[in-house]
Amino acid sequence: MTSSAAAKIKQQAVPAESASRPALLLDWYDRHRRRLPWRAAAGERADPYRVWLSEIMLQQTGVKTVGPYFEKFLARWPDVAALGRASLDDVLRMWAGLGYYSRARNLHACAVAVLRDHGGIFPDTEEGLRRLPGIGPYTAKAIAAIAFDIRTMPVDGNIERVVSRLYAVEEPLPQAKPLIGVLAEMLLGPSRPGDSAQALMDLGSSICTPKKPACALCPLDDDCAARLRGDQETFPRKAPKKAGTLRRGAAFIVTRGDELLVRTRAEKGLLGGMTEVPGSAWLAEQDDKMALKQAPQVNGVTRWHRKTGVVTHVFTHFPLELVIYIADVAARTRAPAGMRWVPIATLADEALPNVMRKAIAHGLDI
DNA sequence: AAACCGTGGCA
DNA sequence: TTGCCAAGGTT
Repeated sequence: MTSSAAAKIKQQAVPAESASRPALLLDWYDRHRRRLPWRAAAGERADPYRVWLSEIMLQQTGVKTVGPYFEKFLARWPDVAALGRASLDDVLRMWAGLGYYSRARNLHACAVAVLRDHGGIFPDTEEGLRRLPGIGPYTAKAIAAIAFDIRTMPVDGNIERVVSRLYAVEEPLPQAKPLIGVLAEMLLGPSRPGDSAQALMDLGSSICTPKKPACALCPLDDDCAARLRGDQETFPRKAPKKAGTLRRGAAFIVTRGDELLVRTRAEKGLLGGMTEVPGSAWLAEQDDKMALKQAPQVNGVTRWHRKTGVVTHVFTHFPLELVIYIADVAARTRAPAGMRWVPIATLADEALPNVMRKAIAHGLDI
């Protein structure tokens, strides 16, 4: 641990009964653990492939949202070798709608690496896992603890909240991460590190919730510094984040009979590698006239019909307003360079991010 | 190291 | 309705 973290621990109120916390936590987990598709039955070792797949999908994404995607992936690619042999395009199509698309690229790259460099077997150490694409400090610890029973404590958003309340951590996030990491490790007992981590996650998800925590049901209720002070809901402390600026743009819905004109976005950056309809840049300080000037040159299109209304979408760091223009062209019209026609009937199978699904739905009145 | 990177649920 | 939040990683 760092010396600064050690110094901060001395400032924390650590209740005398803290030695029993790991046992209280595991007892509670044995009675109240959630049943999740990627989670092994009590007492059984989890499948590293399922643990890894679920951890990647769960990065900044809720359990409820992940469920169907996890089942779809598992049915199509039952092990890491199968996923490593899949095409990136197939993986992106299956991932469409889940967001943070660099995760899908890294997922595929990781499966390829495990297949090629590790014979299809996941490394069984935190350090080995950490070297794989898409696996950062948190995920390496989570897989190590849950799949390989290694004594380490991953700290996700749930655990940050639980621990910051348990010890009434006054330092705001993200500065408090090292301190919270050290305090979280103190909740590991002599055995079952993976269950200890999952116990804290379940506790944070079902009892120690962001608002109106159900402290009366918490196994650590009379051992929680924030609860003793009565201000548990004010933890964790957080630095306020600045709001993103509204950006505007135009999307162009070009049909050729029952087909739609699309293209593929650049590999990196926002919605990297995903399919989109042609559109203007997305900029603050851009009006409809400027956006319309960026319409693609399509043979036979002399004027655009503007759909009434706007499509709105909120990304992590900015909101977006899209104006929609439509045009229809004759059969056999060539797609402009870098673009292609796809049947509207098969759009569901395309790697279309949700913002594009919204734009297309608005343009096509569907 | 701060910014970038999606989306849906929920109060 | 608006803002917060979710099993973070990469650059």
